[in-house]
Amino acid sequence: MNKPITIKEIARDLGVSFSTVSKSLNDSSEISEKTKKKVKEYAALRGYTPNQIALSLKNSATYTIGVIIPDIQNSFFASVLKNIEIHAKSYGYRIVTFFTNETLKEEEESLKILSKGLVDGLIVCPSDETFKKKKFDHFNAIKNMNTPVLIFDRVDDNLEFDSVSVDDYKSIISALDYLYEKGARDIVLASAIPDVSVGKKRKEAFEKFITDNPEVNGTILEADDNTVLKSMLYEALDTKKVDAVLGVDIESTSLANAVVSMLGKTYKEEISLIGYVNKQFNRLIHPRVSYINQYPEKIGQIAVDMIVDKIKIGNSKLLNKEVIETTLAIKDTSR
Amino acid sequence: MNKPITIKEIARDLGVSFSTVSKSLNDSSEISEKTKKKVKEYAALRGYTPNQIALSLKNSATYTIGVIIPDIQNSFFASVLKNIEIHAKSYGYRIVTFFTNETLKEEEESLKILSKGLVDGLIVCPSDETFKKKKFDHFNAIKNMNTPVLIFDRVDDNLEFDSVSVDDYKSIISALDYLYEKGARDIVLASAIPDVSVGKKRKEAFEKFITDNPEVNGTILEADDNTVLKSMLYEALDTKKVDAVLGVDIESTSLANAVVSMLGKTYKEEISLIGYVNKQFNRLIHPRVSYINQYPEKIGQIAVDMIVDKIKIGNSKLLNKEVIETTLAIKDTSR
DNA sequence: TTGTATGCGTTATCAA
DNA sequence: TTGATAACGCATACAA
Repeated sequence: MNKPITIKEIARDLGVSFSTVSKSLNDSSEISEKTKKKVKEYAALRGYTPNQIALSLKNSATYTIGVIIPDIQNSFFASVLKNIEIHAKSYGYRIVTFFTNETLKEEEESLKILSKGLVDGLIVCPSDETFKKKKFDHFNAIKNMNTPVLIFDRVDDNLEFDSVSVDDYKSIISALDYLYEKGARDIVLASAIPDVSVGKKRKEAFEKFITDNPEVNGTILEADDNTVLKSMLYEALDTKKVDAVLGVDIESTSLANAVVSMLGKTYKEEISLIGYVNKQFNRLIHPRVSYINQYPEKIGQIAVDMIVDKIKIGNSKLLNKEVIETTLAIKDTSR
Repeated sequence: MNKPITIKEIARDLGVSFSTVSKSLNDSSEISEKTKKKVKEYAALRGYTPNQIALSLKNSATYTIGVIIPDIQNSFFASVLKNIEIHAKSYGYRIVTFFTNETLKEEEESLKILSKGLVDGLIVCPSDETFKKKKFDHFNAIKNMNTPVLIFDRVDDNLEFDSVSVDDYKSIISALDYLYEKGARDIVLASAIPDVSVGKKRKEAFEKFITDNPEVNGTILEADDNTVLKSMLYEALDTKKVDAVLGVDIESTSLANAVVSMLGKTYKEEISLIGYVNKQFNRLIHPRVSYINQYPEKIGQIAVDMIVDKIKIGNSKLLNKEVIETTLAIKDTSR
């Protein structure tokens, strides 16, 4: 249980100055090959490894990106996080992750802690409660610090930061166009995120489509409580004529899927289902759900690219808002 | 984009020494109330917050726990991670997470990076490949450092560290006892983790049960490739008489569930399914899968308790190996 | 070629 | 009551 060896100790043991050791280990041309060799060999022998904390202080850089996500159990966020980590690694960055569990309080705390010089940049997806309570002060507070911030997925006009998100409007219209073409006229929109920005945008797109196509009978079912949403879905699918369900998030989509299964309905014949889920989700169930691919890999990659850019170049005045094009992946659950 | 303000700058602005500022902010009794008030007010005004990196260097403590897990997309690990994070927070610790994607290489790199003074302790679940290649040198290397390490879930005799895991043997026997009692005699064990310690232990328990109960016809299907395992399951369930499937991990269980659904078989009537899945997994599907609850919350909590203990008390010679008792949760998929 | 001094932001010890 | 100085571990400009 020996404490990690430091440059000073190596210097002492070798009878040289600690700057000689430092230079040797960094392969400085100032030092003779002979000394370098001696130092390096001893350092290797003792398992020397530079203390990252000291380096961070010295360089005022932590090589760490902070990530704040609402819920790791949500497979969309899990997938984005995974890809953020992979991509950050390739840039030589680590990630420190905070989960807010969709609460404002934990989000505020996370932002506060991470703005104390622990990270070089921040990738954040705001919590449900943040939108519900329309509290964005903690974000504005961090805008005055020099830590670059990037928002992903749940972008909002109140959050004046760079961002990566998907084409909510277009994706809904594409899905509805598809369902319409296949004959669906009674369509349900299900949402477990009525307050969140993306939930609102997707709902607006749905409403627009209904207005533009009066022959379509649209129903919106939304509740952030799963039990409530599930019974709403159950009642609707049990008592009304429903040709298709469009789920704006993983929760609502999986609930719809379960309800269809509970009611013994068959996909393709009786009903269609399209949702904002992902491959990972789809691997678990049968039949596969048709889905709007949000390309979480791309979101993660672009998020890291953008934040690393900001870390290196520094903040610019202009906001950079990336929008990822989704695609519709048709599976067994949609005719 | 002002850089965060430091004690020195406050001292300069206020015309006092920086040690006075430090003491004031720490409410030292040495400083007059008047000065303290002045300093605190100005610090608050300028949004001063102590630099955590400097504190870490000063205190040789990072208040950070490193977590290394094989795959965040696996909902068991996601659940454990979530609970590690929640519990660590309550102790005032952050977590920095590395994902190995079940590879030895990324595990080695993660251990190497995290042993450079970045964390006060390490919670690790080794990768599949580590077991496959029986390479544990990188773990032994870190044993010589002063960073405490704790292994969770995939414990192994080659890994001489404290650990938290579940009662693999007992849980399998309980599940088999249950199935046996309900009349199952043709039982399939499915595993997507044949090389991993827990996979092996669960398989051994299964084999023991078969030996002890010769009237039971046991079949073991294992492959770490999902496609392969899926077709093995398909063939077995399609051509042979199978009363029950026991999945030793989430992958194999979800594959079995999908195959049953593909073959149009009905649970309770024709076949039973029990697996090492969790609530989170079960919420997504219908009908619910009977499962062996490994209590990921407990695993996360105990892991943090143990590592925080070791960080504070220091390493002891005796190994502490916690074993969590699982329970069997019977759902619609098992008669 | 090697050694000394400085600073990154803190806290703590000691001096004034 | 306040201030100066050292130390945490490192890299680097400067001195020898």
